[in-house]
Amino acid sequence: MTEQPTTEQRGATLRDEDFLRLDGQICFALGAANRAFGGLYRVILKDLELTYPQYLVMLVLWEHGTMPVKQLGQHLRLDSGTLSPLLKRLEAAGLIRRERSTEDERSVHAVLTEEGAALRERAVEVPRRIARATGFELAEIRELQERLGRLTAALDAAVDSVGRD
Amino acid sequence: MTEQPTTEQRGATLRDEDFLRLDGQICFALGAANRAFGGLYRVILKDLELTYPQYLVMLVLWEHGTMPVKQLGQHLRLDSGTLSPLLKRLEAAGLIRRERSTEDERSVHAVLTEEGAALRERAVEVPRRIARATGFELAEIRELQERLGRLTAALDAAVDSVGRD
DNA sequence: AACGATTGAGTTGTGCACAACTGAATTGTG
DNA sequence: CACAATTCAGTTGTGCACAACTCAATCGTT
Repeated sequence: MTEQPTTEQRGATLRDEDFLRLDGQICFALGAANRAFGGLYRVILKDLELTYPQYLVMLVLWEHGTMPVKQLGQHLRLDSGTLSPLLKRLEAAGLIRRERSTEDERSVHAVLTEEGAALRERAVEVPRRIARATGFELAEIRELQERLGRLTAALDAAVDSVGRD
Repeated sequence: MTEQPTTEQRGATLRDEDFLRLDGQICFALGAANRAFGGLYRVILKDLELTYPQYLVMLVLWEHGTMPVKQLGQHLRLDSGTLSPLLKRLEAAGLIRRERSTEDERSVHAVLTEEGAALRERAVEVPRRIARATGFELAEIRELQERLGRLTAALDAAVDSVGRD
């Protein structure tokens, strides 16, 4: 990996061919890591009968308690098109209830049931197993998070400013 | 939940509550970054009428040429259940042909059509736009790739050795 | 109070990801 | 050679992600 850091010195604008190869890799690497996580979660969450996205929803509810769908979506970066059916499945599984808000009837709150709250006990070991599986030190995980956060922000900003280029 | 979850520090072992918060984050961050990429690609690839996964397939074919589905899947970390319909759509779009191999009739080769090969010219600018959007230096991207690669490998290994824990 | 604009949840349709499966071709072993 | 095991592509079914839309509730402005 140790190479000339600044690329466009010398003969150095990468050729398009190189770019087309290179390019695949960061999004590739990201997608691959993401799916590898998915695979591991699938295995680990099998006992709890949760999918990975469902688990993420439960995490948010365990941490913050009752919450409208909208806000859940903000935490999770998901929209109602994804959340609505997912929450229905969680409801069907008896882990949450969906209650239309009385003070704003457009809004629906996701509320943990007894059973949903209880599931937390069994989920407690999940993160540790995952963390162990990564083989990463906490500091390294944090750093990775930080970079991914910056990356996400940059990409989002880029999406917004599509036109000019 | 009766306590204030003061963060790590001191007693090196994090408590379960903290873990349950933390945990969300690395996979979260990864998923969010991945979807942010998806969003940007969606915008940038609109002209080419390719989805992001379709674009990745085309990248591999542009780089390596004709290739059986199996091998494509190895490059992309995807199985036939995902690739078969995707390749059909690429075929319907006239970008590839699928040709059953003569020397091994189980195998199907994805072959670029004239049109598919030509699309490369128009795709050439894509990686540069993406790279620019990340706002990352090349070196940083490389480092991120390296870590994600290690992460993926560790997670895959963990999936294989599920039982003991 | 009236009413157009906005907001929130949900629906529909498309595409990806993957498990579990089918069926045909090939390979390995006796 | 025979035939069981394996390999490969494809299908089916489930669930996620998102665009584009609907519909009702709410808000802002006049």
